Amino acid sequence: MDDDGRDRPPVPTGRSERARTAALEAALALAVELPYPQVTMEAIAARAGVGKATLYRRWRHRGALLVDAVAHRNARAAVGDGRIPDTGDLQADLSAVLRAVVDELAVPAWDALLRALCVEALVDTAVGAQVLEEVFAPQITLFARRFAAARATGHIDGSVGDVEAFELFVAPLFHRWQLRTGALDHAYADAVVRRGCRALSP
Amino acid sequence: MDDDGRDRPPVPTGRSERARTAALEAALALAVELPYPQVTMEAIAARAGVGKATLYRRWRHRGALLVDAVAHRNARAAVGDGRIPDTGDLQADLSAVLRAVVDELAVPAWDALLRALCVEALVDTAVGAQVLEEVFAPQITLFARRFAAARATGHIDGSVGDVEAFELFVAPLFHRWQLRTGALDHAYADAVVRRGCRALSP
Amino acid sequence: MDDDGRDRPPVPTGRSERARTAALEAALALAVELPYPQVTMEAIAARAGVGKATLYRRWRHRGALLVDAVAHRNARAAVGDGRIPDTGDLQADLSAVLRAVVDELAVPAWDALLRALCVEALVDTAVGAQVLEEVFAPQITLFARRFAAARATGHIDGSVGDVEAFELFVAPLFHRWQLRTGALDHAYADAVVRRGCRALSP
Amino acid sequence: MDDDGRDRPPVPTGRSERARTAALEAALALAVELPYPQVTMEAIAARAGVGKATLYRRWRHRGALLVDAVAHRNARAAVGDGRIPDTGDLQADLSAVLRAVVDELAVPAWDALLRALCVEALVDTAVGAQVLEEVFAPQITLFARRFAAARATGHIDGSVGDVEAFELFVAPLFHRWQLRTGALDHAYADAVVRRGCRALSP
DNA sequence: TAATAAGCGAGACGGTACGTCACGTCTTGAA
DNA sequence: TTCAAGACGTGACGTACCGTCTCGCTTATTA
Repeated sequence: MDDDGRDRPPVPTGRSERARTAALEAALALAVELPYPQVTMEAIAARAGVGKATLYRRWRHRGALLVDAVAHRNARAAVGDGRIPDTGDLQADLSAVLRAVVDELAVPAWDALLRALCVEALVDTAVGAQVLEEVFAPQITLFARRFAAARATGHIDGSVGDVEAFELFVAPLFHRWQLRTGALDHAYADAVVRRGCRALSP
Repeated sequence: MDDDGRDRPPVPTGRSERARTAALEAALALAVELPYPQVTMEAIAARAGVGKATLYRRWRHRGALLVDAVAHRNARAAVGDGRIPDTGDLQADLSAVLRAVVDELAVPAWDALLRALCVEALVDTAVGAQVLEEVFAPQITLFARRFAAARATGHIDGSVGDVEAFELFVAPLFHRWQLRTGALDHAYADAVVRRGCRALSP
Repeated sequence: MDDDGRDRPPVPTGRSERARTAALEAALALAVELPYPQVTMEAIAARAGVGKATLYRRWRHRGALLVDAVAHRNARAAVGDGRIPDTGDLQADLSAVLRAVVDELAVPAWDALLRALCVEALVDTAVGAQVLEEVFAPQITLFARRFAAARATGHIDGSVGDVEAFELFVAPLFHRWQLRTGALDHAYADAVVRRGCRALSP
Repeated sequence: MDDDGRDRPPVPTGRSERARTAALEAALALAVELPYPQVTMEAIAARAGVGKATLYRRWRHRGALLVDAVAHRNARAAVGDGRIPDTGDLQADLSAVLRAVVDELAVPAWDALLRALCVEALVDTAVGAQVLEEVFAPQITLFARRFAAARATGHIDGSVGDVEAFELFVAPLFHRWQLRTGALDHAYADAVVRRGCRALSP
C-alpha cells in the first residue's frame, strides 16, 4: 500500500524534505484562500517556491498532493485531539464530539479543504480510496473505540457494526454540510445524537 | 430567483429549442461516458453540434448546464415514479424506496451523473443551491408526504422535522455512496430503515 | 507549394490579420535584439500580444515563422531596391551590388536575422528549402538578369550557369560573413568581383 | 586563449580521462544519429554514462563540447590525411582535393556534424571563433602551403592572399552545401577549380 | 594498511519553454 | 437575425532540459 500516487523517492534528503513541506503547506494555504479551480499545480509550485517537475515527481495528481497535504495538517493538529471521551454517558460524549465536528466544519479553512478533498474523491476513485483511508478511516477508528466500550456496558445494540454506527451519527452532518439542507449547529448535532442513541439502544 | 445561471432567453424559438435539447442530451451522454474532467464545454458543443456561444448564452457555467441536464433527465424518467407507497407499514414502505435508491445508485450512468452534480455543488455554492433545489428538494418533498401520514397515524415522533427525518434515512446511503465506506446494498438499506424507524418511534 | 508550414487559414479575417502582422513584427524585433536562443515562441507571443496557440495555428515551427517574418520584411524594403544596375560595365555594376551587400551585412539587425535564418535552415531541411526559395532565390534571379545581359554582350562565358555565376560572387562573402575568416568590407567585395569577372571572361 | 570554454582541469586523471573520451564520443554519435535539437547535454551524459556535472565541469556550452568532439574526431582521421598533393598541376591538384571535400560532405555523419558546428558558430560568436580556429584554420593552412608553391612557380597571381584564394575555391562548395542551391558533385568541384584557377592566373 | 578526501555517476532541485487544450469572447458565413 | 463554426487572447497542463546542487560510492593518496 505504498504505490498509491505518492512518495516515489524512498529516502527524502534535506533539500527534498524542504520542497515537500513547502509544497504541502502551499497547497493547504491556496486551497483555503482561493476557489478550488484556481488551486492549480502551477500556483502551488509558485507559492511553494518549487519547480512544477518537483510536484509531479512526488504526486501524480493534484488530488494526491491535496490528500497528503490534509494528512500533513492532521498530523500536526489532530481533530478532536485524538480521543473520544468516555464519561459513561454515551449520548453526552457523542454530543460533545459532534458539536466539535460542527464547529470544525464552520471554520472556513477546514470547510474549504474538506470540499476540495471531496471533489477529488468524487472525480477519481483512487483518490477517493486514499481520502477514505487517510482522512475518514482514522475517525471511524476513534468512534469504534467508544462504541466498543458502549457495547461492553450494554448501552448499545451489539449487532450493529462500527461503520454502520459511525454513519448513523456522522452521515447526517456530512449530508447537511455538503448539500446545505439546513442549519448545521449544535442543536442539530444534539438531535442527531439523540435519535442515533435511540436507534442503537438494545 | 431568476438570475441563477439558467435560461436567460425566456422565449425559445424552434431552432434554439433544438439546440437546447441537443446540448442537454450531449451533456448527459458525455457525463456518463467520460471521466468528468473531460466533460468540457467544447466537447458538449461538439457532440451537440452546437456553437460554444450558444451554450454560454443559455448557461453561465458547466455546472448550470449539468443541473439542467439532470433535471431534463428526471422530467422524463422520474425517480421512483414520483410517489412513496403508503401501505400503512412505514418501515416496509421506506425499505422499498431506499432499496430503489440503492439500485439507482448502482446504475453507472446515474452514479456518474450524481457525482458530477456533487462536484459542481461542492465547487460553487450557487450551483450547490441549484442542485439542492432541483434534485434533492423534490425528493425531500416526497418523503415529507409519507412522514406526514406517519405522523398522523402516530407512527413517528411528531417533533422531528421533515428534513431531519429525510436525512436520518438518506444521509447514510449518501455517505456510503460517496465515500465507499462499505457495501451499498439492500441489506444496508433495510438496516438503515430499521434503525431510522426506531429512532423516530414516538 | 502551399503546405510548407505556413498559412493554414486561407482567408485571413480582420482580426487574424492583425495577429499575423503583430507576430511577424515581434519575431523580427526579438531576433534583432536578443540572442537567438531567447527568441522563443513564448516571447514572440508575449511581445506580439498574441496567444501561443495563434502562433502554432499559423506556423508549425519557429523556423517557419521566422522565414515568413523575413519575407514580410523584404516585401517592405526590398534589398538593393530590386534591380541590379546595368551600366554596361559588369565589374563596376557587381562591385556596387556586392558593396551594398557588405553594407547590409554590417547592419546588426540584418546580420542577426540572417544568422537566425541560417540556424533554422541548418537544423531543418524543410526550412532550409523555404529559406532558399523565399530569401535567396529572389537574389539569384536578380543576378541572373544581369548575367543574361552580360552574356548577350559577350562579356562573360556563356557556358556558366546563373547559379554557378551567382555563387562565384556571393559565396565568398557568405563564407567570410558566416565564419569571420577576415574583414568583410568594400575592398574584399571589389577583389571578389575582380576575380569573379576574370574567371567568367570568355 | 585558455578561458574559451574548454579543459579547465589541466591534469586529467585516469578516471576523468575515461569520462572525457566517453563524452566526446557520445556527442559525436548523437550528433550523427539524431536531429540536432535532440542532442542535449542530458542525452550526451546519459549515452556516455557520465554525470551532467562532469560535462559542465569541462565544457561550458554544448557548442564547446561539440567543437572538442569534432577536433577529437579529426585527430583520429585527418581530412585528406593532412597534405594537398603537388604534382605541379595546380588545377588537377585542387580538383582532387575539392572532389574529396565533396565526397566527405556527402557522408551523412560528417554532414550532420558540420551542420551542428555551423549552428553553434552562428549562435555564439565565441564558439564561432573556436570553430574557425580548430576546424577551418587547419584547412586554410593546408591550402596556403600549396598556394605558396604555386606562387613560387608563377602559376598564380602573387598579390592574392591565402584566405582569399582559399575562399575562392571553398566558399562556393560551402554555400552550395549549406543552402542546397544545386547538386554538389565532382563536376561542380571541377568547375569551381577551373574558374578559380582562371581568376588566379597571373 | 587504514583513513581520508577528491572526483565521480546519478539524479533531484528551481526554473523556463515547450506544444496542447479548454476557457469564455468575438467574428464570419450560411440558413 | 440567429446560429454553427471556429479563431482569438489567456492561462494551466504535464514534459523535457537547463545548469546547479547534493548525495553515496569509488578511487588514489596520505598517515
